[in-house]
Amino acid sequence: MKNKILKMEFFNRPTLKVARGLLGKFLVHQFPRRSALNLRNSARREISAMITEVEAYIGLKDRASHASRGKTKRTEIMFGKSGRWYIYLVYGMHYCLNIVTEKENYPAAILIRSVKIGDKEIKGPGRVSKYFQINKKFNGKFADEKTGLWIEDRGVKINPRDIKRGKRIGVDYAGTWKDRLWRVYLTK
DNA sequence: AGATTGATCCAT
DNA sequence: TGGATCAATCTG
Repeated sequence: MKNKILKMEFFNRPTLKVARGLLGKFLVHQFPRRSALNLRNSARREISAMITEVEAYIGLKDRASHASRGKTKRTEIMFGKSGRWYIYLVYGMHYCLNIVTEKENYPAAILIRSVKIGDKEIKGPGRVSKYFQINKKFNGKFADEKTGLWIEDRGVKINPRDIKRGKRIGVDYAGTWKDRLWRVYLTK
């Protein structure tokens, strides 16, 4: 089957459904050609890996979500169109890569926490961003070929029995919202 | 367990 | 405008 880039319709749905759907899909970062001269011998460089763990952040009331403080310069992307990247620096060190979901004006996004390349798993959102060379320049851009960073279906079928869910990581400040089972991950 | 690190947000 | 906070990771 031909690799299929996920379009806005995929993300413009209930966030938990999208989150489960992202497991087994592939994150792809394709670098631009350096120059026309290099075209022949330089295959376009590409980093890709299968998504194995994500977390959902859903709505204004979710106190674990940045959007719970309302629309600000930083969070306005979460209120915008789905299928765009939401990227922020956390703890002054690590970039976190999120994809915006749901309809406009309903703030929601999914954090990509882990990916797998062959047998090697990259665990943790900071490590994922480092491996994929993510920085804030992608913030607010659509996840498509033009941006050079997207998610695609490579035909991997995921058995629902291989999906587990758990509490989100690092959100103990979020009151009762910390206990929502909005982290989903593959067990094999 | 403790250090690191800087953007963000809100109360002075 | 200052200071607490933070969707994490590394080292010991």
